[in-house]
Amino acid sequence: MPDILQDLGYLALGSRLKRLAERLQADATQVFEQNCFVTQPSHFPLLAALDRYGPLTVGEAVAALGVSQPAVTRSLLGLIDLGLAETTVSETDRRQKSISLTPDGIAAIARMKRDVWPHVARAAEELAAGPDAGLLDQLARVEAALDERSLSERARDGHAIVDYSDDLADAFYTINAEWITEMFSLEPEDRHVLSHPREAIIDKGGAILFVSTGGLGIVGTCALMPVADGTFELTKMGVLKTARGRKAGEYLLAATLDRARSMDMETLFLLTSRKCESAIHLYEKLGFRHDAGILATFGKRYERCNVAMTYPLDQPAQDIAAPAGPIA
Amino acid sequence: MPDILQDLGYLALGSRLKRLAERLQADATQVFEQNCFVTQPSHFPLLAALDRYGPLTVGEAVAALGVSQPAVTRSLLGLIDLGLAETTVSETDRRQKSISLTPDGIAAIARMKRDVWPHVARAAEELAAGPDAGLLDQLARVEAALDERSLSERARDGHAIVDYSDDLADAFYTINAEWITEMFSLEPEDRHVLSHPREAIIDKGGAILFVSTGGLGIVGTCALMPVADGTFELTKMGVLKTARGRKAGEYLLAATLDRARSMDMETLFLLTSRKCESAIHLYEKLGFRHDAGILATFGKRYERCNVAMTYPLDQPAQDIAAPAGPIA
DNA sequence: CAGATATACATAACGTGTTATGTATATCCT
DNA sequence: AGGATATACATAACACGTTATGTATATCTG
Repeated sequence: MPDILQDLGYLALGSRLKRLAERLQADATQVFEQNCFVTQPSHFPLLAALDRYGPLTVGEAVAALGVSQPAVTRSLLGLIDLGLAETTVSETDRRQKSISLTPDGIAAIARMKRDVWPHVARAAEELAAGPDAGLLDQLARVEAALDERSLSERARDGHAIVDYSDDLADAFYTINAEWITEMFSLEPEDRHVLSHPREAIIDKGGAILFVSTGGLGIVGTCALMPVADGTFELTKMGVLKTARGRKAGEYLLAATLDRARSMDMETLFLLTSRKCESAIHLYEKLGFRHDAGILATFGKRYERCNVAMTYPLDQPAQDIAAPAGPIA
Repeated sequence: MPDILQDLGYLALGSRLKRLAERLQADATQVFEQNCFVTQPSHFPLLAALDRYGPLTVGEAVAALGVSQPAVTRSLLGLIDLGLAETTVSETDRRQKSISLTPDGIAAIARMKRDVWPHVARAAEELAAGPDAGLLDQLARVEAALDERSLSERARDGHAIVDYSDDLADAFYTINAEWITEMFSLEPEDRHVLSHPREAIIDKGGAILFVSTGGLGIVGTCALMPVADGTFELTKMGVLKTARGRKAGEYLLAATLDRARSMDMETLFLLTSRKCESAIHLYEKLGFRHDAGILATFGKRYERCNVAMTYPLDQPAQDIAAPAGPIA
């Protein structure tokens, strides 16, 4: 049985971190027990903070530990129960409590520092210190990034790529019908492909990508349709009018080209019309080149078509914000 | 207020991972809530596993999720409560239950995959994908290492370095008195340094390291004592007889040399006696060179001394198992 | 084939995080 | 000065992981 958290990749990052943390903490607890220490794992950060920073108020401990105030209060009660810490009401502010170590607490820490901590630290470093950067550096980076902008904020704005599934067939039709009917009209070829995306594209080895924009949902789509051996047409690319101006199209096209490069194709072309100025500009920006030969060979596929372009698959991608891998 | 978990480094790896995991999960939950999903974060792995792997028995789900069986049972009850999953008793084995998604569950997953997952995955990747290796690769490495040998096993065997603190003064005396009295006898210089390690070494800018061996505790020590401007003597190195044969001395000496290299000194020498064959062999192995000039200059410090060596501080360390950083 | 053992899942109890809220004390403002 | 507001910590309730144990069903064995 495979591991779902590993399979889900970054999507399950939180759950995966938690699972690993539980495992490490359980193991560390065992080490402490082997050395006859009665503390529970949750006591340990507060104890260490008191040792390192001296007496702290509850509020200061909250800041030092980076957990909620009730969590600190509970740790504190545990330590008091064990006789390792004590509190005194502050003289200047009778709401505050100053937490300090008892002689027993000081002795216990000294023993831990001598007999247990070094071995745990060494074992953890052995586990986690990588050849390039250690896990600790990575964690610090993630924490700093999270301080800057939370995961939910990051999820809210920006674009993400979604792969084709049958419940997106309607969106595929709607998004394309919008711009085609506005600028041209639906040709028989259009109707067939838009109405049967799985048969016309997916089942033949092609791909359909969608772009979802934070808060708006699916706003654009783009297909890679096989038309001959090793030859694909980039087609049916559209972004809803309501979502224009957010660079969704650029993000989508970059992701589609990424996909194309991974798909073992020899030729990738597209057909469009001189009327679609902004689209042509985007194609050029991401690396497409005008190609008269393609126009002669494949141009008859659509009446509206009078421009053809090819993409140089062997060249590296343009430097566009690289989209994250889509969810399968 | 500084962050204790960051300060403790690898020692607090578990707690730090847990804190980060809580933060990410809380944030992810918020994203789900914004998109009107009622699921709690713990439901998500089971839901994803059912979507990806099809109907599962409880046991299979335990394997796929990598958590305990009661945790799966609770997730399952939650999903059933929400009407997203259902169970059927297996035909062939009436102890087993097969968990499958209800139509509601299938629809909910489809919506999540379309509207939420891609954005969460993208945001998490943005947070955690590093320039060199992503956090995910690191986690996979740590998980694999943990599968091989648990943290507690790793902590149990092997050596760790402990820095000087006053409650180790006794150990400093005992460990050195053991070998000195056995092979020679305590000279006045010995008695002074061993009895006043802080005054004679630490306060003058020197360092004393101890090596703790899994299960045995502190078994060895080694000092870096300033004797002139920029000149240090590596001295008072000993390992208890009871701990010989475990390479504790080699580990300790390597760590001491690591420390020396970080201490901004120009000359590091040691004095010993031809009687100490195995020690001399170790010194040579880790890079010390015999030095007659030093013997002439500093040799009179001890009666027993008839060998002097210097360490080439500008050369890279010998390839000895690098010790983890000691706990301050 | 009946009783012992093993297996699959449920339940109980508990540790440790969270958010929401209560209570006593400080501080601010008219 | 006195009432409103803010602050420091305590408490309650709950989420979600754990281990230990209970219960029904399979399977093994003499």
